[in-house]
Amino acid sequence: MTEKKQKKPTSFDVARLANVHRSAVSRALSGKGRVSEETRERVIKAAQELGYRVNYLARSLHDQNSGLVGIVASRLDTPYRALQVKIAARDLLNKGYCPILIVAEGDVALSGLIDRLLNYNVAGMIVTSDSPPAGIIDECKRLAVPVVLVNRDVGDVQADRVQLDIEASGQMAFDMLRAAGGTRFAVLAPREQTYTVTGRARAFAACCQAAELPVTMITPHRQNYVDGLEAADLLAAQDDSIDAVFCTTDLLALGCLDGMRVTYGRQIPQDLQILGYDDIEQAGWLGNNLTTIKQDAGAAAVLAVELMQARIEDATRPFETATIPISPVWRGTTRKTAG
Amino acid sequence: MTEKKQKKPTSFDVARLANVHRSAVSRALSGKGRVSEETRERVIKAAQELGYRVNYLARSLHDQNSGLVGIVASRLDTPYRALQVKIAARDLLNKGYCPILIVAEGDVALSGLIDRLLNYNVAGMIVTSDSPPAGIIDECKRLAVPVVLVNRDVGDVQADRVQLDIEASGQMAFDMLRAAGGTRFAVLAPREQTYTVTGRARAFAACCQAAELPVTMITPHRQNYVDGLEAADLLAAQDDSIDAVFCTTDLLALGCLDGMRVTYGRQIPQDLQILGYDDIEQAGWLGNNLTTIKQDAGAAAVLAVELMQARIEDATRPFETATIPISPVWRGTTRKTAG
DNA sequence: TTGAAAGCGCTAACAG
DNA sequence: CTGTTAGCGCTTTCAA
Repeated sequence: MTEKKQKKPTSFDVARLANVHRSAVSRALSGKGRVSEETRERVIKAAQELGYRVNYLARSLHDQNSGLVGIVASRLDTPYRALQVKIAARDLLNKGYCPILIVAEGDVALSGLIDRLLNYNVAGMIVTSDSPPAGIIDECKRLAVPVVLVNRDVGDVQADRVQLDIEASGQMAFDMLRAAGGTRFAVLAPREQTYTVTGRARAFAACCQAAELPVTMITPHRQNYVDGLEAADLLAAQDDSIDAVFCTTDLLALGCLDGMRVTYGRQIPQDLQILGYDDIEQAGWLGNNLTTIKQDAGAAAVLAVELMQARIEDATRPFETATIPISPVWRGTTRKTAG
Repeated sequence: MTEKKQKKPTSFDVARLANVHRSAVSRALSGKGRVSEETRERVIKAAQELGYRVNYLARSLHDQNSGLVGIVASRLDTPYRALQVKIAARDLLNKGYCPILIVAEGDVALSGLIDRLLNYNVAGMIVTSDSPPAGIIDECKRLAVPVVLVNRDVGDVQADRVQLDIEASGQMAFDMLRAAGGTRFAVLAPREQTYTVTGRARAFAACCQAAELPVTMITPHRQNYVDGLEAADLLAAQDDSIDAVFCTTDLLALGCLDGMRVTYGRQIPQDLQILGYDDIEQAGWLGNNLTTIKQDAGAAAVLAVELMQARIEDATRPFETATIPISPVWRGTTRKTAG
């Protein structure tokens, strides 16, 4: 208890105190080999006394498995992503892994960070960052590190994926707005390309065209709230026959809603119907009451973890793509408000 | 390139290929010892050829420093916390550490998870979880693992801290509401105790009492949006002479705002002035336009990392408490709207 | 059941 | 400048 160098106790210290060999300590504590009840007890007692804890790092050196897993995520300060990461991390933790969080914002040298993950010998990684560098994914494959891509399109890389059905998403949006009585459509397609967001905008437009209904593409810069505000400006500048707009993320939708309502004094849904996508918590807030399409963040995270684990256990299994469930959530920004 | 066992190359493999000794590889790659230009080149070339990367885990075994740092956070799906964790993680990454994310939700055996962190030999940890188990902090101290507590009150444990000034917060809230013309106050004090939230509610009430102005305590269950809604119900049930309410978090404020406005048809700020705390992104959204007190999440995160690093470098330095900057943000839920 | 010994991958102190 | 050597803390054969 002296305040000095307090070196952490090692299995050797425990062994000495319990009067056995280090290997006995290992066996007793891991429960892997046969040990007599008596030594087991002595070891456990000694370990407790010393406050000994196994050094996983040393252990991993031996059995080639660190138990560390990387979560590579961008836009962590965004409600949807935060929830997704939280659930993935929790799930990983429950399964005995230890998640390392890599935040990938903007152009910060992502590949350097992923490199670092590789240096830590991660057992796998879950990538839910925008535009992960494709080269890195190859590198992971080369090193036999399982990677699961969440809603990301990385060239034609072979990997396990958890994805939205883009076509179904566009179709569902179209069906919802149509069912709510929309006739002249607009869709928000951010200029900054993102696989799923841009994709569903395109799919939605395709549905409109197939039905020979007019659709206008509005292109805000990115996919956040402020971009929704920008979209409102663009929308207001259009001829106002547009009566229904599919905002490809809830953040866009909420910005657009506020912009149209507060800045331009439009009545929603009377003058214009708005549909979002994601069903983030804020969509359900009373003041917003946004009709949207729920993308199940929890399910996506859990699926990702499952896929990763499956590949860790069997590196040769065929690549799999799991689909994230989606469902309509009717609220107050459309004229139709119930199933 | 064959699809077989692909064991990861070790420094030994590189050494063999470059025709030098393993230690030369280490020296060349770490840039720590003197190496001739020629060998350095050969080593680097060989390393690249093999796709070799240093195994940090093995290295850490030698120099007793894993470079791993724990971030223990609860309520990660909350805007303020998500932002804080994002910035802390990014900062850690920039400084060469690798953050392990522990999500501490509810009663999930937190101490087991922190134990795991210790097993991974983390260089330090940043705790921004609600009610971290005090025992664990002691354990960290015993093992000489630096811990910095962010806005947490853990008994009288000695540790580095990053904290809000609770008294100043209550005072600022009071001053703002008073300056905006409030005369009969209410304050939201969640029943689920949280050091800072409960604390500033108390401090605010004290200011009212000191000024001999009436103040009503409203006690919603927790501190989220839905609890704000609950608070609105409680508030509406009061006699309606209350003209200004300090909601101790923005989430509470936003819920209360929506509840009063949507459910009870009150005009804000005419009928009631509302003040939040935190300045989360949503507070600034046009439809909310919440007057609040900004708690600088970025600054808090950066301070935490700094404190942790300082202690890693010098374990004997005196414990320090850094204060998170706060500032008024006037928006539309108070009658006064500018500085 | 238990002890001995080898080895995981890397680094640093020490010779040469 | 470079090779040798001795660990870091743990696990796992292999004998005894």
